[in-house]
Formats: sequence, C-alpha cells, structure tokens
Amino acid sequence: MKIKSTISLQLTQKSGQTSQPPWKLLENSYCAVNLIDKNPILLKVSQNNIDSINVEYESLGCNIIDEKQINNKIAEIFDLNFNLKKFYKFLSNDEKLKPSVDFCNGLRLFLAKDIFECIVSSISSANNSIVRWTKSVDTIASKWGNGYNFDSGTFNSFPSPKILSTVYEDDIAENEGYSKKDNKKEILECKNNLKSCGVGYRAPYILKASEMFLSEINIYDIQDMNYEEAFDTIIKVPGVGPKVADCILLYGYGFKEAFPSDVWIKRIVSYLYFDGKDISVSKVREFGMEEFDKYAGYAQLYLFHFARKSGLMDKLSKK
DNA sequence: CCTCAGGGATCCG
DNA sequence: CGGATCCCTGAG
Repeated sequence: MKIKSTISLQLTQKSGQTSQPPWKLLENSYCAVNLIDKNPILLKVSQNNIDSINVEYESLGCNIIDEKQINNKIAEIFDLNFNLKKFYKFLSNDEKLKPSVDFCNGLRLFLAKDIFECIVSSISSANNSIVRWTKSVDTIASKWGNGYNFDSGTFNSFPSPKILSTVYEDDIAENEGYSKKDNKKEILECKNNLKSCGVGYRAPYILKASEMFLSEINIYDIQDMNYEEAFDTIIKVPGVGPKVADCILLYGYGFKEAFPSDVWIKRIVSYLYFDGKDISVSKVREFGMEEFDKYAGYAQLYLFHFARKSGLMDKLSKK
C-alpha cells in the first residue's frame, strides 16, 4: 500500500538516530520485524519519490492482519503525522536554521520500533561511532532476540530486558558460568556474552539497565509522564547521562521538546548562535529547549545533519 | 606499525 | 564545577 507523506526514507534511515540501527535493505526496501498487536510482522518500506512511501508486509501463519494497524505503526515510526511544512516555515524564520532544509529535506524522526532496543542503542552510542553501536545492537538481536522466518528471510526481534539481564557480561563471566554448570574446560572463544558484541565498557551498564526495567522502572510508564518527570526517571539508569537521556526521550518516546546536546551540537550552536563563544553543553541544552520549544528535537536533528552535510562539522573539528 | 577520535558517562578531586 | 579514564574499531 501507498502512504502519501513527504519524507526522505533514506535520509531518515541513515541519519544515525539512536532509536535503532537502520533497517535491513532488501531489494530497495527497508525491512524489519515489528510486533503489531503481539503478532510479528515483517514491514518492508520503499520509496520512489519524496511525496510518498510504499509499504508491504509479511506475516507468519494465517493471522488476519488489519492494514490500518500497519498503517498506524508506520506513521508512528516515521513520525508521518508531524507537519513538516509547518516546521519548514518555522525554520525559514530563523536565519541560522534556514539553510538546513537544503541538506535535510524530508528528514523525519525515526522512532523506536522497540523502546528497549532504543535504550540499549542510546547507551551504546555514548563515546562511540555510529557504525560500531549499530553493529553491536544488531549482533545482540541476532544472538538473543527471537528469530522469525519470513519468506524474505530470517529477521530477529530485540531481546526483552528479562532475556538480556541473564546473559553473561564478558568472557570471564561466561567461563565461570560454564564451569559451574558442568566442569567444562575453559573455552577460549567466548561468543555468548555482551562484550563479545563489541559494546566494550558499556556491558555492565546494559546489564544493570536490563535489571532495572524488571523491577524499579516500568518502561511503558515513561510514555505517560511529562518531559521533566520522564527525564528524571530515565537518567537514573546506569550509562544514561543527560545526552543519552534526551536521545531516549526524543527518538524512543517521541518527546519533541528534548534537545539532545553533545559536543557537536555544542560546537554548532556556539558557532551559529553565540558568535563562536564556547557555551557549555548544559547551557546549550537550555538554549535549545527555550529557543526551539516544541521543535527542539527536530531542530537538533536538522542542525546536526546540516553541519554534517554542509562541511560545517569539518570546519569546526579543525578548531 | 602506530595514533586518534568516535553524536558521553562516571568517578574523583 | 574540570579533568582523566573507560572498550574497541576503523580511518589515517
């Protein structure tokens, strides 16, 4: 089916948002398994022009699928109900933001298909490269997620906090685990632990985070909180600081008033809005939230990509 | 072969 | 508050 909406699917997929790794590209379609009404559905999204996207799907067994639910899910993930035209009008009133549209036309939020996946992605993204954390998250899904065999191939969901909380942290823990079970000799090549997925020193954070979502924090309650309350809740999770918290709130839960502020946004905002004067990351966050208000999240997304594509980032990195 | 940064968080003073 | 350190991979 065809959904009419202005969006650049490729830009949105490749923009490095920490909601999830890009979906798997199969014959021009971005594919991922999604739980829709508790049924695993393979969504296949493609695009011929910027005014619409095409959605196909595969299901397992003979469940009757309501296409309206699929439509809603797609609209939710790609934020299709966000009024891009209105946002561009807002951008055009800001001399600094104005040029960003030329580089970001059709870029939308790429929201989490699985909120826990988003949280692990965001924790993994800290002081890390996009290629590395996306690879790690995909590896975690392939090791401990459910594998579903669709006609188009096998696709893995992301494991639940319950599953992930039981995996070994590293090679050492894994070997200890084995020797407890059955006096096995030490295995040199350990592949059944978090660190083997390349998350590095974030492995204990991810384990503790998994445990927290089993007991202290209900992952779905955050959806219904206001922004401040949600921020205070999610930042209690180990490995989650201010920037990662805002990423989770923006890309995971869709709090559009969040303005995730990292070193790059700091450099960009300092350059564009403060005449190059060095502003602290926390001040940049305050500035962004006040200046852009309900558009803060989108403004951050557009600023980052504008800087990336326009060469501004290269220019600022040499300072 | 090396060295260095990568959309930060944490701990420590 | 500021600064050092953290794992590991790819680019140079």
